[in-house]
Amino acid sequence: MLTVSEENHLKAIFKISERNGTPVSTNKIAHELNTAAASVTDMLKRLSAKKLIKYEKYQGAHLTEQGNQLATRLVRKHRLWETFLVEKLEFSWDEVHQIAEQLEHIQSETLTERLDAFLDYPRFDPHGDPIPDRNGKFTLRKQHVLDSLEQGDTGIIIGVSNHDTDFLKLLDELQVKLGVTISILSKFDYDDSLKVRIGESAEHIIPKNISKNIYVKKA
Amino acid sequence: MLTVSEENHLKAIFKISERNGTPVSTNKIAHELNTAAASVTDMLKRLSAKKLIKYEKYQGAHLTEQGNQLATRLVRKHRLWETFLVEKLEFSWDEVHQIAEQLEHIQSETLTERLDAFLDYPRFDPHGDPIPDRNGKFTLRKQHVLDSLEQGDTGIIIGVSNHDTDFLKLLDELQVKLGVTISILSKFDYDDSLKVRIGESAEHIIPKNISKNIYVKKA
DNA sequence: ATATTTTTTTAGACTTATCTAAATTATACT
DNA sequence: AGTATAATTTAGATAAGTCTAAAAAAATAT
Repeated sequence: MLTVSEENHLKAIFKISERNGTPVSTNKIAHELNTAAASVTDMLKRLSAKKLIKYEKYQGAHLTEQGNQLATRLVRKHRLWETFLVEKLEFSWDEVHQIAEQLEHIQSETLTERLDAFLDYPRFDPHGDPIPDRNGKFTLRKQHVLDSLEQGDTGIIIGVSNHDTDFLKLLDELQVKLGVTISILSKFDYDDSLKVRIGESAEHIIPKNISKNIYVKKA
Repeated sequence: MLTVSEENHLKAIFKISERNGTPVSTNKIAHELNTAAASVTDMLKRLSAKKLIKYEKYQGAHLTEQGNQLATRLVRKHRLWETFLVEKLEFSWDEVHQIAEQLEHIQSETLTERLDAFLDYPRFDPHGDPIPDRNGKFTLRKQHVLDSLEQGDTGIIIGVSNHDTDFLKLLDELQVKLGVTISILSKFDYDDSLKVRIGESAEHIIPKNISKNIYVKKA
């Protein structure tokens, strides 16, 4: 049985290695968790002793099979709870992260499975992230980062890669929601900002620092 | 903001003082929480420093107004989560206590209120215990302990005062559920055990150690 | 290829939450 | 009332999780 802190470190390693397959550095984990690098080093030793990660001094860490499984379960719980909060308790997508951070540590296999059933086995959470099934399988789909679309392209918004409250509130302002259609009216070479139409009505300029955090399915 | 352990101690004090209004002893808390008395002493000092309890060495402790409020909120959360687990996730009443023990520590006012609304503001949990409302008010009702009924009496089962899995499983066996009618066919002077009819069909002998944990509303 | 900078680890300290054993205080019983 | 017993507290220890400052290793830049 893991402590909350151990679980958080596992999840951080999982998250960081999603992007780049190389070993995860102490500093990156510390940054992800807002802790001192020294604390991370301690924890890496502990997780290594429990065989949840492979860790060599100064060489970073990566998850073992077992560690990966545990981290995946945490992600599953986190995303199921987020879905619950939005779908059943009417939270908005910018409010749920912090609460799900707590709920994901509740220990009960049965609870997770019942929750999954109650939600009707959702495959994506309110931010468009895939929810691993009970066997740890993620549903894959072809997605493009909005900033890679060109003038004339049209897509459907299917996810975001930044879950910060402030970022999501801004998206609300722009009418950006999952499932909405977005068309690129023009793209400005100056800074790669986009002029887009979202849904039926709204037209906006979206700077790259926003568009790079939005996933679309090309229409 | 309290730690989980602080919250558990508050809740224990609350629970013990429900029955008997006198100050709560170190030993009773230790027994309730399965810890050493020395650990409780430490915690009492801490809670006292935070003004959540009144504590005098060797004289036991009782909740302050503020402590009572926090403890009541914990009870509220615990019972709401139990209700959620039974009503929405189809857990049985003997499975929910341990999970609710974890869920009650989730910190989010909004979550509690949304959950309450989602459940349609239940006033009693799956064990028949009253759920305090957002202001800490409990719904009172006249209840009798089953062992106090006499031959010929009839009542409706409205609660239990023991939440142990094994106890509740035994009640299931006896067809004891909330809302069911129970009639006292006879009462044996030897040990105060009762011969009862439960619901339509079942007839059983119920020993006092069981009947003393069942609440009924007299019909 | 050496020096500078950055990253990581070690060392040592602190807090919380526990424990056991010993000392102290309160209670209960002749 | 005085003593035996029970309850409580104190003292001292341990483990987890965190920190800062210093030391060591690795990466980078001239």
